[in-house]
Amino acid sequence: MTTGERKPYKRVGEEVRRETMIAAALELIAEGGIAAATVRAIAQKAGITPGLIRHYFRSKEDLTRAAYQSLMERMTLANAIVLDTASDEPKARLAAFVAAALRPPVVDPASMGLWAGFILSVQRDPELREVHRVTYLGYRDVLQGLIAALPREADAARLRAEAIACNGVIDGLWLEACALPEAFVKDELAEIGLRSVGANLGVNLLTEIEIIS
Amino acid sequence: MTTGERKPYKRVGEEVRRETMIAAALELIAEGGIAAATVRAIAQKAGITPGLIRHYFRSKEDLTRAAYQSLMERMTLANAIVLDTASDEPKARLAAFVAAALRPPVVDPASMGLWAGFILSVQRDPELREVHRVTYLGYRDVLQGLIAALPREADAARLRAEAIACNGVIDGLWLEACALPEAFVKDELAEIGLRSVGANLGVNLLTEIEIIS
DNA sequence: GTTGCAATTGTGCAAGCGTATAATTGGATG
DNA sequence: CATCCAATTATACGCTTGCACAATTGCAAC
Repeated sequence: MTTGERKPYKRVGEEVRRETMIAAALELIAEGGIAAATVRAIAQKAGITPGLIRHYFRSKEDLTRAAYQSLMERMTLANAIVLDTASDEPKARLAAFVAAALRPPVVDPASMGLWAGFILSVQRDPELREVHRVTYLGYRDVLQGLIAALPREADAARLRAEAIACNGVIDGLWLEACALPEAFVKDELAEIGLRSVGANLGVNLLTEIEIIS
Repeated sequence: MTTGERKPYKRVGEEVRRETMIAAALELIAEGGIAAATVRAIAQKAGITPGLIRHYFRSKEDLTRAAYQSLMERMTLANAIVLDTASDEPKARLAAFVAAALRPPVVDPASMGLWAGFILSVQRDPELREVHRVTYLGYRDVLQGLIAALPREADAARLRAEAIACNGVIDGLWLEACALPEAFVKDELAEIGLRSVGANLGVNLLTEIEIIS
């Protein structure tokens, strides 16, 4: 009571501050949805005071959008890295891409929490919806490129259908692994995913699995 | 102002009242997540006053749980009906089951909204988690039964892996159809799903499609 | 019909929300 | 080392939330 002291602070670059807030918001959303990411909770987790958030973001919705965009960019980047570090052999590249999506850290209850937390806002907000569309179709295009590189013959229509199907397999298995991790043994889903994608395309990807793990 | 009249009302059976509230809650959750399903909003949509909700449910969490259970029961029932009205031929039954999951009314932004709205609570609340587990595994078991009925030879381990894979295909395509309906032409995803499930199992389900549509 | 009681409505409260805005202070600049 | 301004903290407001509890009323039983 005697000491009505103000909180001491240090000035930090704008970029760093914004990313600190975004990171805090994403953690909270992953845990409890957008509702849990209150301005006060974000500020506490980021080690700042609520007022500062308003200084960097016009509104909470503004912060939410920035967080979603940041998340999508990070995901796209992670996929690019997987492919950069993969070999040149088409089958091996596809196998690495599929397996990476079905193992930690991509498979993780927190990442599903983020997905679920955002998807409602994505449906309602046209701006977020566009980000979602571009990211989703971009991911599918990369997958389609990997499929097209396989030593087979396939026309465009078939490639599109195959990419959609394989993307569905990946998404579905990812979802189930995140939602009920204890229902599967380690690497079971990655193996099932490789077999299923292989069955869709008429190739055997399981021979590539040793390379990955 | 002069007339400070009370809202007139009629007494209704407990069962009906509870289901009215649950239906209202589900509609709101589908649109805007659990956060949008406030006690006041639920009461308004159900045509009652907020106080009555407390009379039938100890807390909002209690209502949320009841709503989730009701939703899962309805889904399970809908699947049973699809199979009841299908033919006896194993391939046709499987095809009907897959196609039903990839068309309206199962494919619908609102149903994905419900899913996303609940999944966070499901992860956090052990009671809801158990409901989820039982429902999910039950669905997969039905699917595995349909696969086992096909005229093929398959051991238990292979059946399990195939059921997981096919369930993944269905869930993943369902998700994509709900999230970006405009990215696909009508029935495209049902066709892709049938082809993909068929490829996983080594059978051709597309010959069954005329029966369904 | 009158009575009785559970079903229903109405009111109020403490807590938390997003946001606006005033008051401070860190640190670069000269 | 004094100046100055943006970065940061602090305070306050109006609104909504879940919940508790008191006041009414429909309706079945007698």
